[in-house]
Amino acid sequence: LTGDASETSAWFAGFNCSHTAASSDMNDNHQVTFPVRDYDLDATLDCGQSFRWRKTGGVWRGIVAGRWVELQHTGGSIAARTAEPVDDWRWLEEYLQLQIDIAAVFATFPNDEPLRRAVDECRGLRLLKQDHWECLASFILSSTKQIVQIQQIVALLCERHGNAIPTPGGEAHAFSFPTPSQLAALSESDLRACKMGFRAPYLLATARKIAGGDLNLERLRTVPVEQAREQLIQLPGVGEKIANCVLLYSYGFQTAFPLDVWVIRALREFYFKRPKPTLARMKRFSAEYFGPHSGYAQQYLFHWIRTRQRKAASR
DNA sequence: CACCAGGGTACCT
DNA sequence: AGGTACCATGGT
Repeated sequence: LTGDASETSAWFAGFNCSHTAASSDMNDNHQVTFPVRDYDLDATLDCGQSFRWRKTGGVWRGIVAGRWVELQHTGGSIAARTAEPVDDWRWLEEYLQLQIDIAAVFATFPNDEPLRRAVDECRGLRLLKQDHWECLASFILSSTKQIVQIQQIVALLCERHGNAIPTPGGEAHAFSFPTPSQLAALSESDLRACKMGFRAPYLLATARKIAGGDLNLERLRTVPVEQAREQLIQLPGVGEKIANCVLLYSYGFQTAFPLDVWVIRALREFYFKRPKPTLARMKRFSAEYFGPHSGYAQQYLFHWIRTRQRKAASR
């Protein structure tokens, strides 16, 4: 289970200051501090876009670009610590999307009440820029699974079939996300043993296609979003929803708008109300209404409606 | 204990 | 084009 999100935030109030260079101790290149504004690390790491972060004692631990990373958000900065020395921190800045001007994103949103409330609930939530393969594979495992269960399946998959990663002394073992080749070499029953059920043949077939070079995930960065989506949907177990997740969370295509049960619920409740709209109608609406960063709007709506549900359940 | 979960696919009308 | 059963597992 993920930790509480009790760090209330007054720090975001105010300016629109661009990201400044990180400060790091010259004598210790295992850690760095990034000054941030309008950044909500809890919401960002616990909003269902990634599945490998765990919060313990106010500190987030995860794996980024094959490295063990610990993150702590205090005051106006995010402190990062790694197991091994790092000279260039751009991989982490890119992953966390520290350079994004979130106020400029909000400025493109339609000015309606539901979206305003969703943004107020978790202002500072960022879309990450994740590894393409990990993102794709994780969302193949996501279908009709609760986020908690996706986290468990992914953790099991990494422990059993990933590589051990260096951690600081005293920390629990960490594992990389298995590569397409690593998964391609397994059997369906190996994967079913990781509790992924009917998703196992999908993941296996897609891993084999990627490992075999049928589709180059790197190359998708360079093609238009519609074309990238079309290519992703060719993969077994990947439909429009999962393709949109990958386009949004790993490629940074911010018009990708994943329509899952929660977002469908939110759209029905706030933007349609009366006659039950068809899925096609909601697709068209979301594509034209929310603007050039509609994927961001989607993530705020998703996080807000789920947070509301969690609060209601705990009462 | 029912109900449901960040869906996709094959098959139906 | 638009609807439906089925898929496997376990959280709430």
